[in-house]
Amino acid sequence: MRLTSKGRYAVMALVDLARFDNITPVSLRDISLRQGISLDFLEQIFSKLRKKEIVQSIRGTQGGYILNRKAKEIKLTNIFDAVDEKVKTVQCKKESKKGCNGKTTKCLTHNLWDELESHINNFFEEKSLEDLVKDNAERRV
Amino acid sequence: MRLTSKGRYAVMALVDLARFDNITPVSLRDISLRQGISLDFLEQIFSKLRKKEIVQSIRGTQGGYILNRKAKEIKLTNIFDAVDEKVKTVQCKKESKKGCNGKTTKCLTHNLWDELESHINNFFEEKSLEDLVKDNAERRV
DNA sequence: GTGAAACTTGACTATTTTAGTCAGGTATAT
DNA sequence: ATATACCTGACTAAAATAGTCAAGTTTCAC
Ligand code: FES
Ligand code: FES
Repeated sequence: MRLTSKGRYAVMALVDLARFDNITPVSLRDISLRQGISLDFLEQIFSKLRKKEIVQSIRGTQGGYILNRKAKEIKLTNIFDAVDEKVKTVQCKKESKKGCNGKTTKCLTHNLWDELESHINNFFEEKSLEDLVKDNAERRV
Repeated sequence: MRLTSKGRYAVMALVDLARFDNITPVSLRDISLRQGISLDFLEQIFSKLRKKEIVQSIRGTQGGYILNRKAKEIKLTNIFDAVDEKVKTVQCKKESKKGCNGKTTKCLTHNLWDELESHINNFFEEKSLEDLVKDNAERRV
């Protein structure tokens, strides 16, 4: 059970971005240098974040990205959703009434994994980008 | 963020096993047939469970496996640990003071992932095999 | 208006992980 | 004896991951 780099980097980059005034755009090159993330990879990630209206892009020289909503209103769950980092614990299709391994009924553990999934998603729904920035500022003192 | 089959099957097989009297051994072939899991794969999994003393093996005809401890005393965390299904959220090495991406300090999100890891592990520490068997019996009524 | 900075898009690929398979054992109840 | 069932380690196909690469377009600064 691992977290992928895409989700990890998306959050890392957004925390970096959220530390600024949210008026002057921040370039991906800067984030790339500061956080040690490949620029090309960041571009992939921000393309998705923009499509889900989490960030706004400003083109041209001196361009970059700014947040499209208040940091308080961006939850971890929104970020993860945007970059297709999803929690997947069950093997079967959720909607289907069939179980895993081609069974006609849900397996012995289906309910357990479902519970686990909710447990994890709760965590993601509670945390906002603002929380993360604050946590970080405090730790620095 | 996905759960692997190894962990999923380990729990599934143990729930199956725990439903019996714990005196007569249950063969992997039976579990394989009932749960639709490859026999060879199950053998791999049970080898690890045996090494961690979660199950006991009985060889020969009419042989099989029984639990080595009470179902109440087997937590999900023990099972996952036995089959090397581990929750890995951070990218860096935990003990090291260095961060991910070769940084000399922990990254902006390190603490967040650490928190997430604890959150998930809590879930695993609370649930016992007995809970799972009970849950299942109830649902069947 | 021209160059450079920075966003935009989509295809491509090496590496790693997963989810098993396969081939050979050994022990024991009947 | 022999069939059943555990035991072990090596091997592999397929999928997912973590990027790279190439070819743009837009806009600011000068
Ligand atoms: S996980 Fe849903 S049926 Fe097995
Ligand atoms: S996750 Fe530990 S330093 Fe980034």
